[in-house]
Amino acid sequence: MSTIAVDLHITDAEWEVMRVVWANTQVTSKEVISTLEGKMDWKQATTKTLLGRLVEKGALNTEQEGRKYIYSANIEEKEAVRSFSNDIFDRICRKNVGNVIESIIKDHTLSFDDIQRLEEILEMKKAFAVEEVDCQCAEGQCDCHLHHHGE
Amino acid sequence: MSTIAVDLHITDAEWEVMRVVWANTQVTSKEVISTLEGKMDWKQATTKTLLGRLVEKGALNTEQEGRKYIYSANIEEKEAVRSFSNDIFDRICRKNVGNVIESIIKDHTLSFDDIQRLEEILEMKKAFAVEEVDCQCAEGQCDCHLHHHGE
DNA sequence: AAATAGAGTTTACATTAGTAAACGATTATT
DNA sequence: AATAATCGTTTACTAATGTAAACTCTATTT
Repeated sequence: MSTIAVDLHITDAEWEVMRVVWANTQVTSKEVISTLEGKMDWKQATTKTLLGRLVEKGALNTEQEGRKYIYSANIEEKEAVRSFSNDIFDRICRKNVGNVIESIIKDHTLSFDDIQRLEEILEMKKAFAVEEVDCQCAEGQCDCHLHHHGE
Repeated sequence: MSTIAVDLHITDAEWEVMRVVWANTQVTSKEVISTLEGKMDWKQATTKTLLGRLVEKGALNTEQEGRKYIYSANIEEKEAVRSFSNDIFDRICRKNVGNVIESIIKDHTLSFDDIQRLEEILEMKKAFAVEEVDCQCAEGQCDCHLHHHGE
């Protein structure tokens, strides 16, 4: 199963480039450059550097097309987003995952479809829900260890 | 309302320190050092540097207690988590927020209470749900612009 | 064929982050 | 009082990031 470079770290600047590639499937550096020129106010050289670094770290593939390259993503956006979003959960106590999701939901606009879909997922999650999520934090990094229930 | 330094960037290493402070409300550097010693395998100096940087960037308060300092958080964990988690959503198309939440839910263990609470939130969200979330992406960074509905 | 433009590669340079030793001022020990 | 242990501050040094100029081919235009 492709876990190809899921753990590679894509920086903010690089992510801008990745988005262009993901949105277009196949792109030339020229296209990436012009797409980002407006938004990022970068010089061409900056985009070139980023493309180079992304190829280097395996996030992008290149295919020689005549004298130039055609860039394509080597990792799926979904996977990259997932890996990135999991970083949050490494920063908090497992017990708070629910609260964070709650706060995320509150902070964003959702469509009726989104809501329905999420409701379905939650329904399914019930089959695997636990009475209490257990804290995986190191001692001293969260206070779960303090309040043992029914004590 | 306190938006005190909500946008300050707390790095991974610094976050480890923040967690200790958040979990203990009031701590001395010594406590932070010993708490992190095991988990992080840092030298004392490393923790000291981090404490210093956090004070410097306003994430921590210090209170002189005799000759030493008592550190306390100047930003709430909830706010910090929130600000950090919003970074994900700046990397994706608004239309995909629902999918990302979906994937987060799938990836984590939730308690029955969490699920119920989330269901309630979703129920409430229905009042503000939209038919279709609109894409805020820059042209060329997502393909929403391509498939206009009913066209 | 010579000159020019375009594409990728190298080099560059400042800032942030990770990690830590050295230093200076105090306080606690002997 | 002299010495050792502390605690915070300064300094240090490497790697990662952001940003970009310079350079080298190669292809296109004149």
